Amino acid sequence: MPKLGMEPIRKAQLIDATLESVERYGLQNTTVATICKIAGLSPGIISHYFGGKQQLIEATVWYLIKSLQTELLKKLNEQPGVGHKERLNLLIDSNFSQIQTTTKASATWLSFWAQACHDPALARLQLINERRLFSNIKYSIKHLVEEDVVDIKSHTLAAMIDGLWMRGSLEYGTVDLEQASSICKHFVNSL
Amino acid sequence: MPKLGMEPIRKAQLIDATLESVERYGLQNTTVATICKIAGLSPGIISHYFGGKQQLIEATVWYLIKSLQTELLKKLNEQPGVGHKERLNLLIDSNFSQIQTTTKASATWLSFWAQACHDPALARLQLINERRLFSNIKYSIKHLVEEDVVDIKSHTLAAMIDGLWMRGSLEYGTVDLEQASSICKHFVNSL
Amino acid sequence: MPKLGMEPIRKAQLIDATLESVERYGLQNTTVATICKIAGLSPGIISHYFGGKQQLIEATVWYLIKSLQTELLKKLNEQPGVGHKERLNLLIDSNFSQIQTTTKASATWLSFWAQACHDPALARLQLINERRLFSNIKYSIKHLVEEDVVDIKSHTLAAMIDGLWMRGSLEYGTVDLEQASSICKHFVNSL
Amino acid sequence: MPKLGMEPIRKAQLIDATLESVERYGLQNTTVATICKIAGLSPGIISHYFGGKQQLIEATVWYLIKSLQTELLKKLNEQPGVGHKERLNLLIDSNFSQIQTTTKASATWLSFWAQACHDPALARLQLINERRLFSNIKYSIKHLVEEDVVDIKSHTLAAMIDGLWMRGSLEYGTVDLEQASSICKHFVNSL
DNA sequence: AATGAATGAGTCTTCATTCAT
DNA sequence: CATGAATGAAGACTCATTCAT
Repeated sequence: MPKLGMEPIRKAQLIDATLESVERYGLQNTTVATICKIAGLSPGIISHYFGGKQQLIEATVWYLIKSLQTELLKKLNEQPGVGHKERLNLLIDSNFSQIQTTTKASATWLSFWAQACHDPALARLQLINERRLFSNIKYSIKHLVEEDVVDIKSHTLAAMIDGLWMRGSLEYGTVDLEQASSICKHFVNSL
Repeated sequence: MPKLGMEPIRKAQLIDATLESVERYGLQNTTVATICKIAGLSPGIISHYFGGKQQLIEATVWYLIKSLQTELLKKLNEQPGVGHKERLNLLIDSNFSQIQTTTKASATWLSFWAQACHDPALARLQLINERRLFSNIKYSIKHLVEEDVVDIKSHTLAAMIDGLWMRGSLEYGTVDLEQASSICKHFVNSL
Repeated sequence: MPKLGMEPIRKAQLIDATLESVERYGLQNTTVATICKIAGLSPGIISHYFGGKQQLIEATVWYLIKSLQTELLKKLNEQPGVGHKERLNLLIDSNFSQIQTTTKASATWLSFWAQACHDPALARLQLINERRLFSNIKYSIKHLVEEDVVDIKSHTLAAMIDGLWMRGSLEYGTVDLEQASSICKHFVNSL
Repeated sequence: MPKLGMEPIRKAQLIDATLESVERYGLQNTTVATICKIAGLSPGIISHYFGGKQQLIEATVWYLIKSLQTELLKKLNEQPGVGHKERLNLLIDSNFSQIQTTTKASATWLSFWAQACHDPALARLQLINERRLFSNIKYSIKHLVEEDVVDIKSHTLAAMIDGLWMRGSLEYGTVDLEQASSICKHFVNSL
């Protein structure tokens, strides 16, 4: 009998390699060949485990979204009973620390986002994530501001996070990650 | 006998067709063929006038940036002697009205931005634009807030504009253009 | 501890699965994967028992030819001492009933035949079968017609059988199986 | 301006090369590469002129069917006012001489036919041809035999032609082309 | 000036086969 | 005996670019 249970291992390997490739070359220049070379596997394996390149891309985005979510939950669980202002700060850290762990994650994310505008499957995933961020923010903002500006303040913070992340994707940009984080926290503080 | 002065006409035609194609199909799916079909010209013409597809893309981004700039200047000139708060509102309108004139302009812009992360020539153009937006904002913010928070408030507004634009690129997203504009103006007002 | 005597069982399983697959998808679209899925076995098994896909195909054709032969002999043995005209009718029935038992057997046969034109091993098998049919026909025709037209009448009948079978392979064709059989019998009767 | 009007020339070239390739290697082993190598053109050209390999195959079959038709009409026109028995002989000659002009045309034809069983577009073409042959035969047979056996005799002749052609596709088969022709004519004579 | 015919490198995908277990 | 993980060569197709006209 051959080695059993390789599927989850290979899938994880391929998703990692995809992230690596998109980071290095961009989604546009990421090919089955670049992914497989990084993974140290043969080109056929992608069709074998994911059915095709496109599905691998989608699985990778889904993995990214789940990671973001997981990281946030972990941070929140570490500090139970935290206040709402502090909770927002954790949320902000969670969003920007992701960038630090994975270099150029913002560029990767942006690649996927741009593609999503013309790819329903990806768009669906991005929307799920966008809504999750918004409701997470709103949940805490409710306790910090007047009811009539809850939505507007929530949108403001969500937009700031996305905007700063996007701006961070350009090397030599005017904002770095720590700045991004502190700009957002400044806003939270001013509420 | 060659027609004289065709160059600017053809170049404009091709840039328009490029914008149209990126809007319709995304940058990824925009090919020399799609551009030329829209322009009603033959594929050879791109190399002839721009040297290649890549340079046409860059010229298109440059055109977009100049348009944005031009539109802002026009708006400002129409209302000379405007106050700084009002000047920021004009700047916001200018940014979001661009979206209205060209449907899916945000998706187009996002396509170019994502590409820029892996393309130095485009990155340079994006940086120019990013810095111009920032200094434009800062110029007015200076007169509205304490000196020690000028930078942070400027970054906040710049990030909001970009973030809302990006979020607008996803169809069925949680924000529409008018909302985006009013969210930014709300922020300006709160300064 | 290996199970003994699996070889004939597995070989039969795989030949059956091959016939099934060629029927369903055509020889062109029959892959090791389709065969093994139908057989409920793993892809490695084909190389193990037959040495490769090609040899399995050949074994399958050989099985088909033997079946045809077997069926004819069975029919003849059931009615010993039958006259030559009746014997030809049995031969005709034998050929066309094969089609009835296995739907699309004609398409399967045709697939193999077409392949045979460019595959010596298959061609050899087809020739054996072609000659067997011809001599079977001739054996009886001898007793029914003048000596100088034995060959020509034999060829005529053989060609008719093949031609009708081939035409039957196209769905919505102009002849069905019962017609085919009666057309041949009409010819035998006219001798 | 480039050379204009290349389309019909290239299309004919590619159809010829396809016939050549199917003759040499069989339909199964005919690839874009084999066709283009024979045609002396590059692989991209097939998509350019036919949209894809499959459509080239279909165009080739259609060309074959039209050729068969054209050849028959030419033969008939050369001998206007010919009797019905003689007309059938011309039809037989037309069918079998095709084999002579194009070597191994029978194998080519058989390849296409086998494929047709699993390809609706090809099946449609084959049916058109099958019906045309049948009605051509019937048109003359009507004048040679009793009304109640017109159909059966027509089917017989049509099946004979196809069957002999198919048998001719196997090298070293038991029938050659002249024999095939004379076997059919013998049948016509016996009516 | 402009065409569009043609190229051919590059992409994704398929699939018969191998081999450690 | 049998598995199924993995391979990698070969397939069809795409597309930016070139060039004769």
